[in-house]
Amino acid sequence: MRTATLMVTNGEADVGVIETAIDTIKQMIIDGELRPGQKLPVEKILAEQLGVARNTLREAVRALVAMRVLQTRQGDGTYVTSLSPDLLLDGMSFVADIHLDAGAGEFLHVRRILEAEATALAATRIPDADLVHLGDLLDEAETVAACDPVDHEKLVALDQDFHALIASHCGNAVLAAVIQNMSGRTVRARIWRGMSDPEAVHRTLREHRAVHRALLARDSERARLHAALHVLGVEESLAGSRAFAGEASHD
Amino acid sequence: MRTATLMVTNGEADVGVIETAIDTIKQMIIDGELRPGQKLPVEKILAEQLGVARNTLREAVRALVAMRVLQTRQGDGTYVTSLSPDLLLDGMSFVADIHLDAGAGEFLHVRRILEAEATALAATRIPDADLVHLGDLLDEAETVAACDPVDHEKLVALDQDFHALIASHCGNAVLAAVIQNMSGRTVRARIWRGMSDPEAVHRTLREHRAVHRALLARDSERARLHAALHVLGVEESLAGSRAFAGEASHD
DNA sequence: CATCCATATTCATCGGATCAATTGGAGTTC
DNA sequence: GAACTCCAATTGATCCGATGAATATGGATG
Repeated sequence: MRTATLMVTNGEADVGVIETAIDTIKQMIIDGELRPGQKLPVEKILAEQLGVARNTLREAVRALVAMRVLQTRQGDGTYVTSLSPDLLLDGMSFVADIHLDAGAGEFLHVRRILEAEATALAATRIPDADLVHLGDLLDEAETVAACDPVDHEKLVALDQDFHALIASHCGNAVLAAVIQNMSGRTVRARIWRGMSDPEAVHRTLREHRAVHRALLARDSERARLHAALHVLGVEESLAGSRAFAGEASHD
Repeated sequence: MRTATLMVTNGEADVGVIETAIDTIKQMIIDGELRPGQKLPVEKILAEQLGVARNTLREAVRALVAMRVLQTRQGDGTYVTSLSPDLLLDGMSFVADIHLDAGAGEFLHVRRILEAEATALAATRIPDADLVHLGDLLDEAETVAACDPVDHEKLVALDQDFHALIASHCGNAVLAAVIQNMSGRTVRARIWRGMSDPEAVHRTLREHRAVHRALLARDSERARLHAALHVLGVEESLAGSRAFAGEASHD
């Protein structure tokens, strides 16, 4: 007899006023009733329209702000964001950060597939000017790596810029956004931190050079292979260091 | 002049008490201070620890609940979820739903790449029993498609089950989760709805059969090609119908 | 020992109050 | 008349307290 109360959760049944409010606003956006950049009614009015208290509406709005669907500006109002994929997908980096111990390998596998494709696409799309910029990034990275007290933070930033610049020219905003967030800052930083071995750093830089040469040659297949090989190297490096480290540390 | 006030958003500056509370809880999880399944302090206590009002904390918790990081149970408490990738990545389906007009093609491109890889991986991993189950799904789909009033809802569900079952056996939970959410329910439903042409439905079913045969043969490369071709067919079908439809409708 | 029930705990929701930031117009100055 | 200054209205941000609803817990009962 107790279980009778459970069946109210059938399908899309009432799972709370706030959840309903969130879904309503979502649906308004999907239906085109709310468009990117549009201003929402003031909290008081919108709360009345949805039949909830203002405080409750705020929690719904807050949830949508957290997932980058809405944006609030104090003293002005609440607006729908651009809803661009790179905005809405950037919550993924947190997911990647959480699983840096257990699932880092799985994330890297996905990233390898996507980055290979993106690099191949970019080979025929990236402008000459950005290819030059790409070369500058590599020059700077090699300079940093040559210094005695290696600035790992700087290397991480340059590495991120290198991959982001290529991905941004693959001609697919969704693909670029997913790649960008597939390895969060924490993951990327940890990977580089793990490369205390100077040889690993130099190998990474050589692989970057190889990708760059393939892009210069506008050779999609070469670019795809070098990009895949590069990420694969990181995967194997990570698996190797993991075997040594013994998994005990979780700083 | 006025724009000078924009620079206050430098780096990680204070962007609000709630944002700070969200990031604090996130960091506690990343640092391992909060583990999956663990119960959080009661709202009153946690609010005091973070130095915010209870109502403010609730908005932070609500945001984390929306992104499936936390789970609340009335009368019991607030818990950290399993944090499994399939949970945390399922907000992506909403992103896909929003961009079903403009960016559906880009999402499908990414899905094609990932699904090809996942199917290839599954070819050597999926158990025999699930291969049989896969065949049953196809039999049922063909039965449904043969009826005069074709039940499109049923076809959508069977299609989703087919792809989900394959993806779940690729040996990579992250890959499976991303695929699963790459095309939201709305997108998938719309694609099938667009296939009012019986020929398109039959072609889709034939492609599913081809993928199934490749899996039965445990042939990764065949499976990869058929899977990629299948999604590519959807892409081209979508591009074609879009050219005809004229983009005016947004029901 | 099993079952039922009262109570405490905890989250859900609500209404209001105060603070802070932005906006837009009234008023002033040159 | 144009530009600037300043103030008040608007609007979100944050906080407080109260009530309702769902769950767990422990005691009473058979």
